[in-house]
Amino acid sequence: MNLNLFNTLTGKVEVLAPEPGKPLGIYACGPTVYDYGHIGNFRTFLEVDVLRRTLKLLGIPVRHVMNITDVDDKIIRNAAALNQPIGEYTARFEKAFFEDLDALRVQHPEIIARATEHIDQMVKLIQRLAENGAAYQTEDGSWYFRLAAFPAYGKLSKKDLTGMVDGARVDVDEYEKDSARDFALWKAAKPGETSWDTPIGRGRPGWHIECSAMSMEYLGETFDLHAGGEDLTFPHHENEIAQSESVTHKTFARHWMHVRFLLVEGRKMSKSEGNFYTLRDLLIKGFKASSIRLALISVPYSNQMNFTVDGLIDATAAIERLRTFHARLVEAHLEPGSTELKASAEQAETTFRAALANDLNTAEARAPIFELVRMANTALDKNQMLAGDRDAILETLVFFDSVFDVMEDHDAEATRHAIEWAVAEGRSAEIDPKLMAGLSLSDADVDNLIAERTAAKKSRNFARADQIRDELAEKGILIEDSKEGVRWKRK
RNA sequence: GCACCGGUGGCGAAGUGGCUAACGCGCUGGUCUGCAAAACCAGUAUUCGCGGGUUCAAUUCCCGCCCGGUGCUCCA
Repeated sequence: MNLNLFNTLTGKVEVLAPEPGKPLGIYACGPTVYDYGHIGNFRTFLEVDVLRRTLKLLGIPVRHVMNITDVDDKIIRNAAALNQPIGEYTARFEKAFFEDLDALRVQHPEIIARATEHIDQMVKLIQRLAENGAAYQTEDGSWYFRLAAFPAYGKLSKKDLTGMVDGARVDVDEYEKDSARDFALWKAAKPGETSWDTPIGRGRPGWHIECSAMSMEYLGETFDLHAGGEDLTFPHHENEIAQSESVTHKTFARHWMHVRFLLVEGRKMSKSEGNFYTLRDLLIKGFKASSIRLALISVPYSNQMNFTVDGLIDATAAIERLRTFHARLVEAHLEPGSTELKASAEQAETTFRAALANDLNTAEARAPIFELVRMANTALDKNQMLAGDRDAILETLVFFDSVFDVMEDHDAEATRHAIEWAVAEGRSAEIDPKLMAGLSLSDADVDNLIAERTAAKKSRNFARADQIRDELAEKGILIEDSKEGVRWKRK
């Protein structure tokens, strides 16, 4: 099955397919590692994760490159304030970034490319641009891209620059540029700032050049897909196209995918609005990593989504439904054979795949899975499910989870890491007290208490049994009695 | 100001020129249960921001208005 994906460049939904015999090349803009990632950042990485998992589901091999921007103005400023080398400063946030990705079960790209490790490639690109007359050096030693050298500028963001007049917003720092809209390729070293000694002078790279240099390094001069947040369309991606195509005279990326922004509680996320969340903020407040993952990916990437605490609670309930069902299904004692439920499971899988193949419509993809859960629960209630049905349903769930990845419970681990981090950072006061109470009880402790409750129930000592259940509930542990025995879960 | 995107039940959110407008959460009633939980059943939008238009037929296409969001140089 083909993946149909909206292409920002053409404004149409088009088939995304690799060249015969080659993996599909993806370059996705990664983080600037100057702070902890917020949920807006992670929405983008999560949606790209949905993309790569869907490609795999459809049998399309992937070569996915992500950059790490580990040198820029903010990094230099913040590292200087702490009196640290920038490498030491960025290492901390890069590590945190990958811990967060792991908590959210975002698969790692095949290739991680750090800007500071590709200075040579960037310098060579700037040299080639200079040879073409598309780059020029100013008196202070900085290099700029000459927009006038690239008439197609604006084709991605659909901007017509002919009506834009120079001079309106000239940065005082950049008075030497030929045109106010020319952008920096290379920034001349300022005293005390991190810099590299290169054939084009001492300095550091501008922001856009790293993505051109590193995508070409790992994916070639033309590649299949470039992805990122919608804010990057202009100027970042537009500038990448200008730089790259001015050198190669070939199409840079054939397909462009942009993830829409999210709102938080109906408003733009911002620190001043008080609705700015890092992943870690949410984890230590007691929200589960899986809930955050499901909430963020359940709205298709192409739609603006409203991230809310209520939405997180909803996602938690939805995941509980799936996990409870899965446990019930696995435990059930079934006779051999199969019923029409088997065909329903196969149909659900087909619908699931088709929805994802249709521009990654995750909302539509979820629906047949939940419908299947309801049908299967009904059959289990009526004792009408057979072993062959179960096999088919489990298979469908495997495909579902190969993209959604919320069935298995890894949440306690992610939460524990976040708590350890908060303690180490001196932010213990922000940790939800119930979370701490729950963690004080080990799985073995819970099992022991449940055994005691079962014994109490057997001797019809319901008062004691209910007391144990209430005690556990206070620590966020819920008990479910079933035919197959007692199940429990951490809320 | 200019450009683009969106407004669907209590909430979130798909979708379609014409079958009962998915799915999740919530709520109400019932079944089951020692009581719960889980699960199931039934109910929960005669209607898709407002006003026009096109059409045999519009929530779906067109126009206007109102509201929300985003972009307009380094923010995913």
